[in-house]
Amino acid sequence: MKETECTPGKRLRRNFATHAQLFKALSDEHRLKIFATIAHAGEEVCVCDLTDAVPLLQPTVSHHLRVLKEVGLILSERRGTWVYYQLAPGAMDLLATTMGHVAPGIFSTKTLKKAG
Amino acid sequence: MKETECTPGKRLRRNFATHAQLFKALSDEHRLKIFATIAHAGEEVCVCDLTDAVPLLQPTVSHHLRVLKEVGLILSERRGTWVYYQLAPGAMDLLATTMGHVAPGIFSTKTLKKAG
DNA sequence: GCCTTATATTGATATGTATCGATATTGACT
DNA sequence: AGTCAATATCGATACATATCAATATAAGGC
Repeated sequence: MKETECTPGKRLRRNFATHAQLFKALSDEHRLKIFATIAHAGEEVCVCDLTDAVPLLQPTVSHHLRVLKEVGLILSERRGTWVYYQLAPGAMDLLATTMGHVAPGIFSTKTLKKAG
Repeated sequence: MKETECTPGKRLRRNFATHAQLFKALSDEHRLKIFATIAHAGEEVCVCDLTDAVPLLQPTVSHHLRVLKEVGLILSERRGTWVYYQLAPGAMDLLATTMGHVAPGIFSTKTLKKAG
């Protein structure tokens, strides 16, 4: 006698490719620290400071910044010779809604503070 | 004349390796869908159902489940021939505190519902 | 015992990516 | 023009990983 049948449950029709891409941008130890540094700063951060924050050479930091930028988490502005990075306006909403889709009921956007 | 000096800012001394590992577990399209399916179910989910939810063969699904299990997001229980996966008790707290460390002030654990 | 089913593990492979060195770009200053 | 400093891009490489085929393990029914 079979104990139990498999319970089909409801299929998720959503496509998780873009959500996964966002998590992938945060899935590297150094790139995550770079992002956290920018998020904590609350203001523009010079690339040189980010290079100091991480045991990597400048081209590698530049690569990580590009990845974070491509998924819409940060943006950059050139001022003179320096380039400053800051949180993208929609970054926190992006993270919140993504978490909401992945972990329903716990991460609901309504309970999260709006990004300033 | 120099326009501005680099503003050193405060260094983050936290180690982001484990945080990055958590995001890495969610950084694959199919693995994320598997996790979301389990999270949405709110109950145990049979492996066979997860295999149906994703265009992958059984060994690959088993691999993804192991990755999710190793970072503490899910746990498994064998019942007869079947193995059932469910959210780990601390999964949502884990995600919430991790987000809180990465995105300070917006994802604060206090504003998040407790995982049942 | 044997046979079937469900899941896990192993091994091979192909693709992705983090890193660096070298070079290019951009801008400021003389 | 030239030179220096900050950042980005390119190319190569080494390492990680997603995937599958084959096999192993575990459990139930005969």
